[in-house]
Amino acid sequence: MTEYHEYSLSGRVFHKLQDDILKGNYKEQDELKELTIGEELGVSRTPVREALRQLELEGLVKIIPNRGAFVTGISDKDVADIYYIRSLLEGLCARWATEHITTEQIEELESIVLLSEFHSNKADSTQVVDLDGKFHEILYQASNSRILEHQLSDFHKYVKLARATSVKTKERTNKSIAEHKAILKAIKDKDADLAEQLANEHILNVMKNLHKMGEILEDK
Amino acid sequence: MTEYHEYSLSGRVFHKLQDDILKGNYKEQDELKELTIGEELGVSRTPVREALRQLELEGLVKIIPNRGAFVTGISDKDVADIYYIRSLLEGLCARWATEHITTEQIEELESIVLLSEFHSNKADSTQVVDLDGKFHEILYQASNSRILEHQLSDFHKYVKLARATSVKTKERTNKSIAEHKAILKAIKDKDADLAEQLANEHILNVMKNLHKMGEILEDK
DNA sequence: TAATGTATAATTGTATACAATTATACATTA
DNA sequence: TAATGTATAATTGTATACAATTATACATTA
Repeated sequence: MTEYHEYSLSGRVFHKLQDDILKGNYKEQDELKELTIGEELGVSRTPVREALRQLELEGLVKIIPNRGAFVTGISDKDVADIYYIRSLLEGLCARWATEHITTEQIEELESIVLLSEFHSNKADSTQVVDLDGKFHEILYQASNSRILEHQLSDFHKYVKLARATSVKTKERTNKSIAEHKAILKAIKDKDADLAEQLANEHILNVMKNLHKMGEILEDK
Repeated sequence: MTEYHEYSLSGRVFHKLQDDILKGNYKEQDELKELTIGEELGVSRTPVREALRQLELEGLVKIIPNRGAFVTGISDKDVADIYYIRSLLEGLCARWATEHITTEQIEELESIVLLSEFHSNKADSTQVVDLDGKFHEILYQASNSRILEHQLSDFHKYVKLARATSVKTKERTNKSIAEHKAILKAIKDKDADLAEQLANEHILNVMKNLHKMGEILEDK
């Protein structure tokens, strides 16, 4: 997100721990000791402390004064809640994007949809996932609201990492691309109401698909 | 929010800076020098650094590596955007609260409404503002979603501080209390659709009132 | 045995030292 | 004068020292 995180040690520690927590590499209530983590990553306690303080603000870690930092993690219910919240906010985002989008951004979205259709028939699913992420990021920017953009980027990152395992079926991938196409058309037609509704439903559909995947996985 | 912020130096520095930024005590792009702030608050650089890293995550400060931390602040448009986002999320919150609220929480809300009506005729407006905050906080808890609660608490804190000057008129206060009453009734009646709609409109009304206040203030 | 007390180890909280980077003031040059 | 170079100061980045707090192991007591 912010440049500083790429270059400073504390930023790198932050990202590493965030990824590990969201990917489920820690158990709930695991203790994150400053010295231990520092040794694992080859840094001193200072950058680790700074990272832990940031993770606390994100709600991924709970800090008890003088006692330590403990993993909070993100439950299945949390993920579901985020999808409901996201569906509302992506709707609002599509509405605002309709009002503020630039011709350059529309062109970007069109080329993403095109590329998505091209890659959807190939085996490589990471490409399509990447393009999906880009599609939404551009919409966030087009909303012209740094608050909403910040919020949705955060949520997007969360569900992406927390559910990295949920590979999409080819059927769902194609439907998803068709939904993107419909949202883009509504935005181009300046139909804010429709854009909002379609974006809203799009996220709910993504969530429903996750549920189905979960049930399939549980059945095994 | 979290206990640790009350007791540690870095937590206190974090709160002080957050309050100052939200209250507009800094100008946009003001530089926050670690040593200077440390001297002002009588602490070393370490707690200041930790606080600045947290504020960066909240979006109130922008850190440029090796150069410094600069105030981002929160504009009038940001506040307006937050109200739109909040109106959607408070609606969702009221819906979920309808499904999950406990009898104790209903009783708390009822006593808050009662107290609000009692104090609304008095001169002391801080009481009513406090009760308003409590009403919403209980709804957040009743939603049974730590994600939504966390989100709404943050937004609530933001607009409260950023607009602390906007004193309410007695007319708006009474309408606001009536709206709380209606939301509570819908929740008690288990009418989730109505609760959502009323909570939604309630926040939009609060915002509209702020706009009116702004116009009045600008006219002077 | 179970409960309590106590010394020691482990850990966090904070300040500070040193290195690395950037900003500033001033000199030099065309 | 305007542009560039350079020494110095200011500032951030990181590691570490020391103090304060908490956890642990073990002894003592009823």
